[in-house]
Amino acid sequence: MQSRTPASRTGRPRSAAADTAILAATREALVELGWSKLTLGDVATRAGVAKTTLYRRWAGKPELVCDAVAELFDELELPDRGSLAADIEGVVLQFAAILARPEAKSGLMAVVAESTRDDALRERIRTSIVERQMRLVLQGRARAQSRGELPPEPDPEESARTVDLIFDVVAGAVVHRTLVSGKPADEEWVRDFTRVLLLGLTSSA
Amino acid sequence: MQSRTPASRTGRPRSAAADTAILAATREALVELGWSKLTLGDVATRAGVAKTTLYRRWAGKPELVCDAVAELFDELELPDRGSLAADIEGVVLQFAAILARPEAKSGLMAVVAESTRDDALRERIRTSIVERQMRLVLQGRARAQSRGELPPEPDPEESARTVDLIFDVVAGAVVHRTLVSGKPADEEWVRDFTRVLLLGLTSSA
DNA sequence: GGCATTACGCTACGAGTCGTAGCGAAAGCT
DNA sequence: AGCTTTCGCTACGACTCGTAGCGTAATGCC
Repeated sequence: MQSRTPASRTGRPRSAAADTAILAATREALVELGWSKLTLGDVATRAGVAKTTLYRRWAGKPELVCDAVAELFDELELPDRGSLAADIEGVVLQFAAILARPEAKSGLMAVVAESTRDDALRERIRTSIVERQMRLVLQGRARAQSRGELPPEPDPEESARTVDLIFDVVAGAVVHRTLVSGKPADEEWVRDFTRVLLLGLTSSA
Repeated sequence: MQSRTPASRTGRPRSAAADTAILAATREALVELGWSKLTLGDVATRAGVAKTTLYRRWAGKPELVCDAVAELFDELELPDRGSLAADIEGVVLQFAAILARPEAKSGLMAVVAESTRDDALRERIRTSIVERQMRLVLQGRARAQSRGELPPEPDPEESARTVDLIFDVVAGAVVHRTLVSGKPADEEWVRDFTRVLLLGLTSSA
């Protein structure tokens, strides 16, 4: 996870199997115990490693859970469904399915909460979780522009602003629906959401 | 906070001053320490009460912080600015201003994270925080419909669905912008957001 | 093969927090 | 007065934290 790319090529290498076992054990503990009752000692036991090994690789609970949750978003992709609306509905449903899993629910929000007082953690979240989602927005937008469904954006600065805005609206709505309102972001909801996102409130039938 | 309305009218009454002092001390501790380092013992010391008094009134840290954060949203209101767009911009800016405060940042997300495994806490959040925000959406929607800016919704079930959707989009976007992306929801962003919400992505200039 | 270097498992430890119990005193009501 | 409930205080066992120290295992370099 933490790139030790060129440095330190001597000595016993770190067990890659331990990494995957620890991250899997972390998700398992998140499901069974939730964020607040999850302890690093328990995770170490589940993973079959010593507690000290855990502390050698991760600074603390937030960093560990961040990495464990980040892997959940690996499966996100943007299949070409032919139209911008269909593309949005597809990726939002994928995103909602991940957020519905208990390990994502209890882990993600807690890590974000911690990141409000920890800049390094915020950056870690950005690179390992947010950026992966942001790529889909960029991809979908480019595809829609090539289809002519969205107007091209000549100004790069305004373009970046728009992408940021869309991302916050889409991700924020799904997260809020799932975690705050506590209701499922099912197909019906996603259909309504996509219509509002594309056409706005004023054009609602 | 917890309505002891009809029961137990005998004996020494609970100090109302202690309640306000405890909640204020909780917010102060949230600012200085953040959620994870906040301890109930420290809050009790700041408030000038005994730790046992705290435990007699609140079940634990999540419930206490929930009540302390909820009071931050008391100041939310919906002044009539003449148009739906202006109303939205106004209330979103208020909401963003509250979320920008450190006690809201570190407290709100952590409590929501805890609520994913605690139904009673989720209900407490709903009644003390979410419902207060939801009222503004209902109010703004009714006002816009009476102005003719939004079409009337005859079906009550679909109407409720739409209100839920709007609420998740608005609140989710502001929260995500402020806490995940870590950028301010300033006037420029709110203007862009309102335009997308009302007109949709496809009509962007 | 031998050597330096790093990772690993294990144990133990001080520090800190948790939530509760028990007590005497204070502040209301009837 | 007497009754009832709350308050402040102290003390407590249980738990988690994060680290230190040690001997052992696994690699690269000579």
